This record gives sequence, C-alpha cells and structure tokens, in this order.
Amino acid sequence: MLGSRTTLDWPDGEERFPTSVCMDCAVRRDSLCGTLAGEDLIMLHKLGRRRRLRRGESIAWAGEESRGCANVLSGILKVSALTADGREQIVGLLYPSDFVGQPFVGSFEFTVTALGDAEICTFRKSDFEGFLSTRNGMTQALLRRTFDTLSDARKRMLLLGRQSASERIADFLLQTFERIGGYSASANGPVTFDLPLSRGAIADVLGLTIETVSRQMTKLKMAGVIALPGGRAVTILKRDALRRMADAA
Amino acid sequence: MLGSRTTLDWPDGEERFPTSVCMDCAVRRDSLCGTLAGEDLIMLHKLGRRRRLRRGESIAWAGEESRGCANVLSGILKVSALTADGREQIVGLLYPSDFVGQPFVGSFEFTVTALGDAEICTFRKSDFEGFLSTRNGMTQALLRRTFDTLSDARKRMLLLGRQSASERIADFLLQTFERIGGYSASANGPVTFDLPLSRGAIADVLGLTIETVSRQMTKLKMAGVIALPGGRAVTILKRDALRRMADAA
DNA sequence: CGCCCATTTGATCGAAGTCAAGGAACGTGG
DNA sequence: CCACGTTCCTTGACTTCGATCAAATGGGCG
Repeated sequence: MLGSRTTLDWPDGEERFPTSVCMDCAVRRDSLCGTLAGEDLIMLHKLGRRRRLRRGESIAWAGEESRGCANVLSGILKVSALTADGREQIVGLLYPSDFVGQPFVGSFEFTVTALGDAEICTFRKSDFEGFLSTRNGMTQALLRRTFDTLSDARKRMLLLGRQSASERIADFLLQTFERIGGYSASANGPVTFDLPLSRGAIADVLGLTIETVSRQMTKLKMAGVIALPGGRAVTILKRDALRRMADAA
Repeated sequence: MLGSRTTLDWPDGEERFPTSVCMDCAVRRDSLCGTLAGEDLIMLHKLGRRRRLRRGESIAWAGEESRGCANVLSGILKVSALTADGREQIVGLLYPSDFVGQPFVGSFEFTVTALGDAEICTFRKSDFEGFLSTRNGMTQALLRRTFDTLSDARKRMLLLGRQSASERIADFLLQTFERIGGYSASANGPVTFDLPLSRGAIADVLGLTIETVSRQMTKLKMAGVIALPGGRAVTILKRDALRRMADAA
C-alpha cells in the first residue's frame, strides 16, 4: 500500500555475511538506502541504530517535537490518527523497507505503532537531514516515495469517502494480497495468504467497525468468492469477482 | 488545506513592475519558485508557460502518461478521484502558490480541474525534473511541501473515515476560513467570508451529499453558530463552538 | 419577466453502527 | 495434559445517520 515492494529474503552472494555496515540488511535492496553505496552507505550506517519494537509499542518520537525517522526492517507498523474522543483511523501501513518520518518538517501529528513485533533502523532527524542535504539523489528518491505514499493516501480517501463496505473489503483483500502475497503462477487462480492485520485493525484501516468487517467477510465466503480456512488466513477463490466488486458497485 | 499560505498581494518595491522574468508574479513569495533568485529564476522562467483555465476546465496532462507540473497563480483547483461508476471524491484543493504534479513519478492518477477561472504556470515534466536535479534546495523545498500535503490528506482520512457529518462541516468551515479568511483582529470575534466552493463541491470534499451539507449548514445557522448572509457568504459567530464541534462529538 | 441554476426542505429508506451474547483459538500455569 | 483466562471473531436484534427521491424556493442574468 505504501511505497515500494517488500522483500524479506537475504541478498545473495557475499552480502549474506554480516559485516560492520548494512550488507546484511534484509531490506537494503528496497529501502531508501538502496540508492547508496560505498562510502556513503558507511556514513549513514554510523548514524543509524537498530531498534526492536514489541507488538503494540509505539515509536517514541512520533508526535513529539524532537523526532527521528526510520526504515522498517521487519514487521508491520500502523500510522494512525485519533479523534479527541478516541476513535481511530489508520492512515497508512508500513511494511519492511518502508520509510517513516518527515525530514525538514517541524511536526508529525500521527502515531506509529507496531502491529506485531518489529524491527526498525532509526536516525536522529537532524542527522538524517544533514545527510540528505548533500545527497540530491537520495532526496529525490525520498521525494518519489513520498509522492507514492500521497497517491496511496488519496486513493484511500476515495475509498473512505465514497465506497461501500463491500467495496472497501474487496479492495483491501486485493491490495493486501498484492503487497504481501506476491504474484501467483496463474493470474486468476486461487491464492491463500495470512492477513497481517486483525479484524479490528482492518476496520480501522477501512473506516468501518469490526462487526461490519466480519459480516462482509462472511458474505464473501457465502458467495464463494473467498474461503476462510481459519486464523487470519484467506483464500481468494474468484479474483476477478473480487476485482469487479472493488471498483463500481 | 494544502501546502503553504496564500498571498494575492503584489510584492513591494521594485518587484512590483513587470519585467521579463517572474518579478511580477503574484505568488512568487509563497510558491516553490520562492526558493530561487537571479540566474536560476531566469532559467526556470524560460521553461514555464502561463496558461488560463476556464471554470470546469481540467488540466490536460493529468492522468495521461506524458505530463507536466505547474504552480497555481490564481483561482482554486480541485484534485479529484473517481470511482468507475462516477462517484467523485475531492482529494485535495489547490490554492494560489500551490504546486501540482509529481516530478520523478511515472503516473498521476487524479484529475485536476479549475473550480472557477484560474491561471497556472506550467512546465514540461522532463524540463522540471532536469531543473530540480541540479538544485538540491528546491528538491528539498518540494519534499517539504509534499510532506505537508500528505499530512493534510491523512488528517482528511480521519475525517472521512471516522467523523460525523456535523464534525466534517465544522472542520471544513474552520479550515476554509483559516486558508482564505486570514486571521481576524479578535481571535474569537465574528468573521465573514465567501466559501470558494459550491455546496456540491463541499460535499465532494467531505464525502457527503449536497443535501446533507445543506441541512448541516442550516442546523448551524439555527443554533446561532454561523449566519448565512446569502450567496456563498458565511459568518462564523461562535468560533469556539465550531472548534469544539470539529473534534470530539 | 422568465429561465436556469444552486440551494433548501421534506419524506422515506437502507446500510452500517451499536449493543449484546456466544464461540473459537491461543497461551499460561497448575 | 487439561482447566482457565484472555483475546479475537462471529452472529443476532435493533437503532440511527445520512442517502435517496422528490418538490419547492430563491437568486442572478439575459
């Protein structure tokens, strides 16, 4: 949904062995740092610190005045906004290799929380800004990512403002499959994968309630469009039907 | 709502007189070009072309593969997304000095349309990319703007996903006032201004119908929170009441 | 003046929310 | 290994907010 594609595999060849720099990083290929090499990579590496997050833990600097930014190494995080009385809307999901934070901007008015255990590579905002300032290529890469994130947010605004519950669910299932499920052999064959989000989190992404999400999933199951083998697993049986439901009526 | 503040006044002093470059541009101070001076400004000026848009006219390059980008000089534009069956959601509003377009990104999946007559300063995307590539400061400035736009979109996702019709209207009135009305002498005194959007456009911004927008406005009028002097004019009588309604219940 | 448009108002309907209860899955400790 | 508690998910009954359908009102302009 946000930014570029996910890869959890290790890079091949000699990069596989841990070294003092980022050569053993699982997301090096796809993360923002992927634009760097040699000396630059070593310099950025010195500015970064790995950090583990437990399920439910929020990144401390989000919302505060002193802040940082980070790359997601593993796990999935949510970016969420809250109303004064506690209603929540998830405004973005962060997968491995995604970037979090807003260099050069004073405030960040959202909360970033790990949906499961996760690992991130954090930087002090000022350090990161200094680094970007002499690397136009990396600034450009971040700009490109940010435009992608913006387009994603805008598409979801259409979803939230104008689409029905069943359209939202269909869209979510397809999007999630494309993001984590990769591409199956046959373009329309059945595919099974685990949803990385609880029903509650799905509801918070789609602007619905848990009950509505559950009912819509049951409806899709009854219609033979999906199967629910148990746990968070989903099997998409009729991908084209789902696609038709996702846009239109 | 999007990006930086609006200024329609002319710059002071010698800049007031039209010259061959951008010295007479109404939005030079606040637009992205504001980061430029001297030689750079002249170079960018050579790449740009002014263009008038009539009310309802869409920017031709939006949605197409070959594209451009632009600064808004006057008027207000909408950025909108459509479902297959024609439902519309306005995902952004562009005021004078705002920037449109996504350099370094392949596709732009939204439509940009003038809400009234408008003027923009357009660039070929490739030209603009080339120009940015050697100006890290301007790339940074664009990045900053894009983060602001993203935060705005995310706040509106909370609005669309989790807030009631009355909260949406209250929020919209305050936001619009802050954007176009400027700040009044007394922080809480009554203020009058013209809404730059029709009821229909407001509905498309807020994910509601025309009728609901109208009814909510009437309700606010009856409650003595606002007055509707006629046309598109609104008077905010109890700004704090409106603020309270905008967030919470 | 009369037409065209935007807006308001009214009556009704339906999709999703709310409230409430029951069931399945999972981890922990006895 | 099982009993227990917790958390998540499903299902049911009812309510409500906003959408829809329809009509009336008002304002600007040729």
